[in-house]
Amino acid sequence: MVGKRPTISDIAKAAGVSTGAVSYALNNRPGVSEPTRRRIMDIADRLGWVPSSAARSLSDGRANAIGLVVDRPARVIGVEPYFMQLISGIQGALAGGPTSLLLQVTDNSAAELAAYRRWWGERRVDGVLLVDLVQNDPRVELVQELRLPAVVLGEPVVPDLPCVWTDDELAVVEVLEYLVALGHRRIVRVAGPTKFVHTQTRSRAFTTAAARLGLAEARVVHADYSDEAAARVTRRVLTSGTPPTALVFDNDVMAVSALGVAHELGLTVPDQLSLVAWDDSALCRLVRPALSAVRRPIAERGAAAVRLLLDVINGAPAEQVKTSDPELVPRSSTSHPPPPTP
Amino acid sequence: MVGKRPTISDIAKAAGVSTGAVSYALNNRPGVSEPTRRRIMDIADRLGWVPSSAARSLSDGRANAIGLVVDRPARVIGVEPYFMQLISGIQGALAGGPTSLLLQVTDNSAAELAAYRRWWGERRVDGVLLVDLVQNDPRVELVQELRLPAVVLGEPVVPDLPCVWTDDELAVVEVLEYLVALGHRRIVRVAGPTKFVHTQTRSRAFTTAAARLGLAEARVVHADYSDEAAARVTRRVLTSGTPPTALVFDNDVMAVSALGVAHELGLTVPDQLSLVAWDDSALCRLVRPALSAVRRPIAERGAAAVRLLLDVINGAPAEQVKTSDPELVPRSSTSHPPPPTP
DNA sequence: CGTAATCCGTTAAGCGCTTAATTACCCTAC
DNA sequence: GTAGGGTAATTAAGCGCTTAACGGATTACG
Repeated sequence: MVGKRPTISDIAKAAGVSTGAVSYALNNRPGVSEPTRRRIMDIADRLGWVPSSAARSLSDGRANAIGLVVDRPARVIGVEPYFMQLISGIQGALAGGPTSLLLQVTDNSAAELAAYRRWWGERRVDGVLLVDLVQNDPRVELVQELRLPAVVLGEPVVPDLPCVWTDDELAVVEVLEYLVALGHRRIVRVAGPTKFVHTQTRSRAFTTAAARLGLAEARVVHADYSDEAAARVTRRVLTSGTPPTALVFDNDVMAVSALGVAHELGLTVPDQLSLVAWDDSALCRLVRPALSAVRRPIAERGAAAVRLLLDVINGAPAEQVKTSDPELVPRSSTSHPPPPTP
Repeated sequence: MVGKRPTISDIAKAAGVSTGAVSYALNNRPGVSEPTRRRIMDIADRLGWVPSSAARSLSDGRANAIGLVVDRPARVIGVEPYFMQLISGIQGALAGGPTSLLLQVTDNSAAELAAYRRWWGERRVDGVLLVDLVQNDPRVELVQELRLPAVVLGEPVVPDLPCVWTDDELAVVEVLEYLVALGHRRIVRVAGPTKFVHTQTRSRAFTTAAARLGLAEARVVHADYSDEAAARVTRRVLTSGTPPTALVFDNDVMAVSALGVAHELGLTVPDQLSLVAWDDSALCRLVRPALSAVRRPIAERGAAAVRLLLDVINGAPAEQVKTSDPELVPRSSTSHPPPPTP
């Protein structure tokens, strides 16, 4: 068994049949009798046979692999638990099946496009997952041009593209109502980069809900998910004329960073300032005070996306799947706003 | 260009030569004249030709892919920036080349072995990366039995297996000497699971250095990298008879968790308790007080491992590569121990 | 009893590429 | 004038698997 990989013709020889018969038997298709099939199967696993993916791909045109490329600078990617959780979910749905995951991490969108194009050209993947969609995303055009099956992890913005999304608007509203119930009126949302569709969705929901709740002073400012940018922005917001009493962040790192800034400015959390993080994580749980956060079903998203992608690859129509809803996990970083200073 | 992928025979037809000639030309081997080669090349990229990885694999036996399987429970994997940084480094070394990364995340070691075996059987990878080696690791035996090129990310424990390692012992000594210089005598190391080789290496270095420095009360306790276990262990250690004045952790999550426990026990950091984290991360930078930490060149490790693996695949001998040394980054979680209570 | 249908299996082509073997041609040398 | 030696191309086999097309034997049926 050392170093030598058996092929179907080894099996054929051992079983005294043709390779065609072996192929039919191993793929459970008609054309071989039950006893023969069983005999072939036995020999196959006695020999430890595993189909060569290259040979199979070449003849049936399927790669039995899906691709994911993540385009975030190395600096920020290690920090966010998001991707690892996503990958966990993806693997969960892939486990047991014949499909593998091809991963690429890049730091610019041209490289990302090139990666998809190359995988397609090399016939290395049967389909791809698309994350972090931006307005008029060139990847959408690319996959459509290439007829490369793709599933978007995000809101349904492109009509005929399958996607798996989470109802963020709901969570935005929940968070706002929660803060308002606590008595907050001046609330600022510290968002990620404007270019992302999900940023826009949340900001829109935020603005709409704020208007409905009569929060004239609610507003949105932008950072880039990094702790540095978040610190800068937070510092500016908190030292402005009438500073907000609550801040809602688009990820965990920025919220934790703001915790540091608050400390530095002598503001105690939550007594003088309330903080809400977006993706919940160990980070949120571990810092003091622990951060109230919106928990999204990230792994579930990944798993659902994989299942959908596999279906689409098999010719299923482009569905738009919604995951379970995010939920607000209140911890110690949110409380009543301080009484107005006289 | 839509949906149809050109093959070398399309190129051959367009150039009026045989497919053999095209193959020679595109692979830069002798057998075609310069003008012809140029003409073929031109046509190839006008057509947007990309070699089919399946066909190439089938005929030359190379998969142009390497595999990495990470065996950590989903619960903990999202938390540690380690893997994402590692993957960033890996990608960096892979970028531009023809090789892709196949990733698998599992939560038990049987599945990990199965994954390697399957990849080998399917001829999907040319080699693999091995992380988190344990004593008598079955993966070592497996890759040797299969003659599957492999590079270990960790200390050279198996003589003839190539590896990329970082001198952790050095860092352990540096940390201990630093703490002793600050005046600490009672120091406890909160380590990861005993089974990992790197845990053992560091613990051994810790014990040896402690003895050399005459620290009779230095000792090692174990947790499992999770914040819960770390909190439990830390609580126990800090409430024991003569509690330590300094704690050294095997990752960032555990150190942050301990920060919470210290807070809960009314111990201020660093005045009454000093804390050192092992892998540096945003987490360490962002919490208050910011954690002193040992920074290791993780991405560099990944990149070096890839380069070594690619060499080994090409028949190079099994080297043992050392990365640059880790360094202690002192922050606000370490200081002099409190004066002895009378 | 002849013929059709059914079942089980073989044959061979083809997927896209690499490469050893072969051929065709042009030079140079004796 | 022809043997010898390059060079530039073609041919064809082969990588391991799938699958349409085919064939021989057995069974069913009128």
